[in-house]
Amino acid sequence: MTVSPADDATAARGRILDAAYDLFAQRGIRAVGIDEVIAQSKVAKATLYRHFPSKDDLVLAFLKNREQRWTFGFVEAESRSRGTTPEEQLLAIFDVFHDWFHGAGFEACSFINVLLEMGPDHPAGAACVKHLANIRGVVAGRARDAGLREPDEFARSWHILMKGSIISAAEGDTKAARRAKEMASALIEQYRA
Amino acid sequence: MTVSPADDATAARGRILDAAYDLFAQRGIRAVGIDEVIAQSKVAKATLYRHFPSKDDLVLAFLKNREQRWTFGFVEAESRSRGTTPEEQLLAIFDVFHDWFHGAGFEACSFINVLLEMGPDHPAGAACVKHLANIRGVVAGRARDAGLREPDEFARSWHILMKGSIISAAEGDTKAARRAKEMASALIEQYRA
DNA sequence: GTACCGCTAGACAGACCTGTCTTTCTTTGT
DNA sequence: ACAAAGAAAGACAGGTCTGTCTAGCGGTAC
Repeated sequence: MTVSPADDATAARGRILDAAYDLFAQRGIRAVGIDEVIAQSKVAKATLYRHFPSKDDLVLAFLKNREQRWTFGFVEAESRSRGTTPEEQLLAIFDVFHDWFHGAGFEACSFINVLLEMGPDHPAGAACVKHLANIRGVVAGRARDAGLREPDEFARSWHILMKGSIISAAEGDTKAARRAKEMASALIEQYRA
Repeated sequence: MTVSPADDATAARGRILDAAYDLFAQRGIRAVGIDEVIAQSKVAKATLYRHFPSKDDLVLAFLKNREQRWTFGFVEAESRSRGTTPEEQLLAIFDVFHDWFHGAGFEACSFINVLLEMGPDHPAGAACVKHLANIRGVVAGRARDAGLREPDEFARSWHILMKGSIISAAEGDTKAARRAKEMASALIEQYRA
């Protein structure tokens, strides 16, 4: 009643990805060694290096994973479920942020963290720029649905509020999401057709 | 015609601080080794460790230095000189940012960078939280002078725009400062008595 | 003139990090 | 039954990092 090799492989890969997610999201890239990922995922070193030829590859996989879990699975899905109109769903992003900021072990935005840690020239930093653009894509889509003018420009300003509030939360401002939501409301008014 | 020992000491200390400033501001803390600071400052290793008993001490000194040069010497001074009223001087912050974002070797905000890199529990991260609060202090002071309501609350929202625009600039948005300034104008209207 | 103090130069220890390799075991496919 | 393939456990090499230490040099103070 043991697992098949295929299951073994995906199980091992999954454990690595889970461990990398927890460690990288919480403590950053450089502060976490491969040995720590191995210890937490209970995987052999050779297994990790079979699935991910280098630490950079693992980091890129982590960022993809982060986009699935956090961007789409958490922020996008959760805020969509909290509003009925596109405008409500946009503003609900900051309600989701509010809860997120107050949760245990708030880890800020991995895309910002990694971009600043590795720099925009590093492959991981470049990937972060793309993942951040995808977040703006969600915002721009809703802006379009809401009939706002210049959805992409709107999304860039909106994103400033999202990122600024995240940094403020990392500093310890417990009301950062509320403040950003206020400014976000004004921004919507500004961009009404 | 050689320098006195006192001059020697301050000269060495100054060279260390200058090198640390360039390197840490541009590439972060963990990515820069002590040996690199030594090489660039042309100082002996023992001299560096005499002035700064550990790398952490050097980092704290760098952050203090950054506050003097960047917060006060650049942002505060430059934006003050660009406006005649407190309100103009507030908005001029984003004009200064615009130029800063477009300068060669834009390095983002060291306080944000180091806070995210080291975490809020590390001494350096904690120092960043204080230095960031000092930036808000400048904003709150001008808000008070401008007769705006709740200057501290105002400054917290304003700071979200500053930090958000910096991250956007780090991503490559060349108009980040303009967008933030627009929202900042609306924020001032919101806080008029 | 002599004792002192800070600087230079660089070797060194001890820790850590990435990535490779070996060995043994288990499961699958034929 | 037996080859292939993947995983576990961990030793190992080569590099990097922080921080200490030794040795010598030049200027200062008394």
